[in-house]
Amino acid sequence: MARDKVQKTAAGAAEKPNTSGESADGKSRHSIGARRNPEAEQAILDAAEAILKEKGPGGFSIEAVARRARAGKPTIYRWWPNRTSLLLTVYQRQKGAFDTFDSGDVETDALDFLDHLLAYWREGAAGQVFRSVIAEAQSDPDAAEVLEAYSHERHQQTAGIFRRGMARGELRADIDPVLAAETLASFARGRLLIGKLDVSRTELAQAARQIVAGLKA
Amino acid sequence: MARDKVQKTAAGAAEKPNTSGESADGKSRHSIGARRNPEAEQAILDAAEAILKEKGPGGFSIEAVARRARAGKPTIYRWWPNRTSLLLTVYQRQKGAFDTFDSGDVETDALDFLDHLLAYWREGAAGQVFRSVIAEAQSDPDAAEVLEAYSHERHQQTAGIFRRGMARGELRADIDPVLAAETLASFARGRLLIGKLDVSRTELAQAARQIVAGLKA
DNA sequence: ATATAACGGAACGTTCCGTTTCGTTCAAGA
DNA sequence: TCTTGAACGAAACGGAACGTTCCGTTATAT
Repeated sequence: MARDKVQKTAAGAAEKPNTSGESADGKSRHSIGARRNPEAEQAILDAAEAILKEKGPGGFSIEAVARRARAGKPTIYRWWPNRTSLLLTVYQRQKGAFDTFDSGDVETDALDFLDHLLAYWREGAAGQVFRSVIAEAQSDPDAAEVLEAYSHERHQQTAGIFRRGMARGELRADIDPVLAAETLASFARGRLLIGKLDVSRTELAQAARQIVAGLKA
Repeated sequence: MARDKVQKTAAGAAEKPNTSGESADGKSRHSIGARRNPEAEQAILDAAEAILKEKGPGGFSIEAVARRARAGKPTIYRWWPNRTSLLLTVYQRQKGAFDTFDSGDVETDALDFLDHLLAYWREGAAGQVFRSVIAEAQSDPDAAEVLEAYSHERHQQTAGIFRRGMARGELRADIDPVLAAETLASFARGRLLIGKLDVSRTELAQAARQIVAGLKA
């Protein structure tokens, strides 16, 4: 039970060689006083995002994030209660604002929606992060709740494409615009989860046409 | 490096009290000679399936399966190279044969497909197992490959609904039946992954109608 | 009788989690 | 000015679960 109190005086240890080789600058962050250090937060989020992009959800551990960010694990636990909440923070930070598509033609809007969404997932870490959240939501109730809320909100927004079509008289009045939006988004998500994001424009156009055609007046 | 060779003679340890309390019978399986023991395999698969159903993919570890099955971990590793392959075995074992829907009306078939699929996922462990496989596929390349192959095969089968409709002249000739099947299945999978399997028959009918309507001649 | 192989038990070393302790660095308040 | 207090990184902790390996036991097959 005897704890080891030998604390390496640490004064002379300022120039520890950077053995991990994952961070660019060899400098070590310090406290900036009795307040949160934005640099630390930034470094942690950057590291988390990079790890998610490179290793996927499997390699995403607090340990790994702390190593890469050159941060102490306590610093992470001070601001995020657990792994999932850190994951969700990265996710919130990643998901960019989405345009509302309004070309005046529903089928064009649907195609643009699919095209932009797949492209958005293809480039950068966004796709990988979203995959991670979905995977996490299959076992973690917190992530599941966030995913459901987000999906609901997104489908409502996407439904605007069809609501506008209905208002124009282009679509039938007895359709459910949210259901149509969900159909469209589910198709895209299916491709994301199966790793087939490279869809030709023509195939995407065919998908959009088939999904939209049944809604027309 | 000195390995600990103290092997507790183990002869008198035949009646170890059952502390885990997860298995019904307190008896311990033994080798049945120089061949595989079907009871062990069965117990392992049963335990794996039960854990998946109850705890989800998060609680699914070799350790937990071995405990519940009253099997040694080496026994599991003897027959399955890793966690994922055991997961996939359970998955293959779970997925029952699916009917081919052929009522003579595409919209009815599509509705039946959705209805049966969601019901199938709702009851039993099948839904949870499939969720697990999808989640696993987001980080494990082996699982990803299996998932993609399975999806492709299933969509081909489901496409039969639309191919028959085209043959009957009920659907247009320029549609892609596999794409339509994927749209249908993706909708269902979306609901599975988001935990909203309880869909009313009327909402399901609306979804089937909207998806199918655009394909009609 | 002997060889072979599957079985469960037990322990290995490793990784990660979440926590605690320690010395340092500042900002805010007395 | 000086003290207090909070956030920082580093290091180590106990605990859990991992995959792996050795072991003695069991029973079939030769």
